[in-house]
Amino acid sequence: MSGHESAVARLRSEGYRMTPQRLSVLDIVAGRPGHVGADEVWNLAKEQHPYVDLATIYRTLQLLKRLGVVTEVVIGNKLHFELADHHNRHNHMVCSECDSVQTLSPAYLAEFSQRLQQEFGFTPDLDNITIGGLCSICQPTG
Amino acid sequence: MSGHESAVARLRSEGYRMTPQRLSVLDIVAGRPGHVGADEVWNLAKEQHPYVDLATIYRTLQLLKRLGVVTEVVIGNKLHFELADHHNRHNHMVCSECDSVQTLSPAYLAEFSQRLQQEFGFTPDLDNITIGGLCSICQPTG
DNA sequence: TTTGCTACCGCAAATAACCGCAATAACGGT
DNA sequence: ACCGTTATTGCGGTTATTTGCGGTAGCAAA
Repeated sequence: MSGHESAVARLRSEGYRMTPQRLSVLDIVAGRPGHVGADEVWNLAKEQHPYVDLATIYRTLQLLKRLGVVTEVVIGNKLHFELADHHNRHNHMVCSECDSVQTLSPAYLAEFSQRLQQEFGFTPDLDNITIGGLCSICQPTG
Repeated sequence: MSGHESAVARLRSEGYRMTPQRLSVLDIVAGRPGHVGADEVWNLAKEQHPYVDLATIYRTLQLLKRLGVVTEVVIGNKLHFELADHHNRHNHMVCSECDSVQTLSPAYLAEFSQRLQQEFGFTPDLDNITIGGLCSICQPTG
């Protein structure tokens, strides 16, 4: 609903332009509490701009991700996106069996991340890390 | 070149069958030091079995993954596979800028994994975890 | 206001991964 | 060696995502 100014400024400062399509995508992702699938963004965007192409949606989402405006969550074999809230960062644990999603405090990743940085000079993209595995319900019996 | 016996036995014991196509895929993945892309496996497999379908390659790789015979590495937006060496487990760090790959001892993930298990009952799929980020060379300047 | 540069868009086609189904072929039992 | 069961294959889609291209339009300088 608000706070798009910084995103617009971010685009401008890097030579990108704020277009109606991009604003629409930004509004849609920002206007949802959780994460949205690319197809869902497309359907909603078409209500405002009937001719937007799905490719534009994908390109915009990738751009916003690169700029740190949104983060990407891999669920099953689909990409979902949510507004990057730097005051409330979190990661996701996705169950490969039932596709359920739990959020995870980045504190769990902090130490791990620091070691990679120190020992390998490798900077993990913490904001976009999704942990796959089995949730407590889907644990193998036995 | 060798050591397929255990994989074959593994298949048999679970009611699967060993077919020429599957043996071919196994040979190809086993015969490489590093990881192979699905398309690469396909091209090599066609040399032995000109009519193998790509879908068969994918199904076989998924099967071998499920059986713990191979592990999957996500590089860029492609899947790669390598023989699972249980005496030399490792994870991967993939640079999102240059797609370079470094291996990582699972020891780095052990403590993290245990915490997720204990506190959330979530079992991360460690064998298939790939860490994205920026390698030491591709760090942003400044 | 015109002009030039180039980011951006829509469209179509490519790519990567996967699925359903009818035909085929493994493999255990005879 | 033959049979029957059924796992597996090849084929022809389908889905999710990305890319190439030709035209359009935003923006800055003249």
